[in-house]
Amino acid sequence: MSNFEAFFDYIQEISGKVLSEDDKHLLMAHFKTKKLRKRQYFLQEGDVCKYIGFIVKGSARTFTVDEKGHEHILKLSLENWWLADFESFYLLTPSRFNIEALEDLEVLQSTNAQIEEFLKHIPAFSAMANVISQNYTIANQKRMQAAMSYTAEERYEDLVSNYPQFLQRFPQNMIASYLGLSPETLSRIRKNSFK
Amino acid sequence: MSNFEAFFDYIQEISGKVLSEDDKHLLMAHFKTKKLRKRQYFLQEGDVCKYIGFIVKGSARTFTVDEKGHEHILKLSLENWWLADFESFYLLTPSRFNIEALEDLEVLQSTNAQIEEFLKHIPAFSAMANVISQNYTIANQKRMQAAMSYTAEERYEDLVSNYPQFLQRFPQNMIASYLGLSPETLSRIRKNSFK
DNA sequence: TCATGGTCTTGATCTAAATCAAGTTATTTG
DNA sequence: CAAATAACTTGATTTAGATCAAGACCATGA
Repeated sequence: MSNFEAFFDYIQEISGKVLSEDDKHLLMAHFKTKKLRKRQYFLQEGDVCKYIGFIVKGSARTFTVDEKGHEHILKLSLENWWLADFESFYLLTPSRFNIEALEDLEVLQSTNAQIEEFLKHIPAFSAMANVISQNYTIANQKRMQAAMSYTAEERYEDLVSNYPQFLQRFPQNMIASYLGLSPETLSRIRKNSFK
Repeated sequence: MSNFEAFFDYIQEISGKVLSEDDKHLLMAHFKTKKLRKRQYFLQEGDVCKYIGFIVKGSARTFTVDEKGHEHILKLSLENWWLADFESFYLLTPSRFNIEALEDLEVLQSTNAQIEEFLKHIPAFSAMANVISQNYTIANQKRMQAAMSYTAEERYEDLVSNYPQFLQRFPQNMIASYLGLSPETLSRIRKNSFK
């Protein structure tokens, strides 16, 4: 119950619309609470991402492993973020990504088919989806620009000012990987920036 | 007129829905043809991106200029692609990007306010918007992964297999910039790959 | 409680790709 | 058509950041 309160608030705030009691019951009937312990996987490479999850508590990382066995973190996620490999989720193709809990994780999850229903029947939900999709497009554009035009230092400064929570919640080596850096390089950047 | 035929076909194909005669008239009334000659700008850094354009003919690049005066191409666009800085277009903030015609360009353009109307009143248009937004999310995810995990060679091979048209339509130095490489490096990669 | 494995730092070395430079080939445009 | 400008190649040099290596500082659980 209390899980859903935060979820409902989130939908109403993002969408700027109100959820009716019927809407809420529909959501509660089809979003299931899923708990994962630290280091458990929400999604494994090769599996189809059947569920999309809304993070109620905890954090996660989305990453790939390249041929040399190196991990690359594409996304770090916290409370009130959505968790999924959207390519696999939309197209029902096997995922190239892994999603792993970095802290004990609690999500509200549902299936693609159910999401389609919510979009059709719950105006606040579909308005939220539009806003999120805009935000994602904008965030992706920014991240791509940063990856192409910025130096390692600049990318770190950017993260410090845009996602200060990350520094509190994620170990430094995860942040390095998210920025596309080796842990050693990030350590040196931080050392230099103390002056 | 004939411009609009291709546009209508595109909307119907992507959305999987049919446009009524009324829908078509609404679109024709509010999408204006805009022609740009090679090297003219569809959008200049600092301006708000008031229009979104659908490319009927020609090509364009979206790029930034960094402090050192270096250009970075974030997007290369061809026929049947949408042209805009979405951040600026959605939020009405000044753009950090330039959009320049690389060939003589013909677009059908409209404003944010008008697009909202189309989304509200034309089911095929709003279905199209959802599909495009999915495709963008997927494409961005892939591009980000490529930027983080792939070497220069791999990124080029990826482009050759996923966007072979680019090789026909864009000069090599533009492709280099799109891949985040210097023109010299791309030239050497191509030389090596002939064996 | 201590030992075991993960995390962070610091230094030395290496490497992929950028930069600098100069010449060659194409494309525009007056 | 010639002149000018842009695009491409090739070689020499530099550099940002990766990799390798080793020690210090932790958590956390048996």
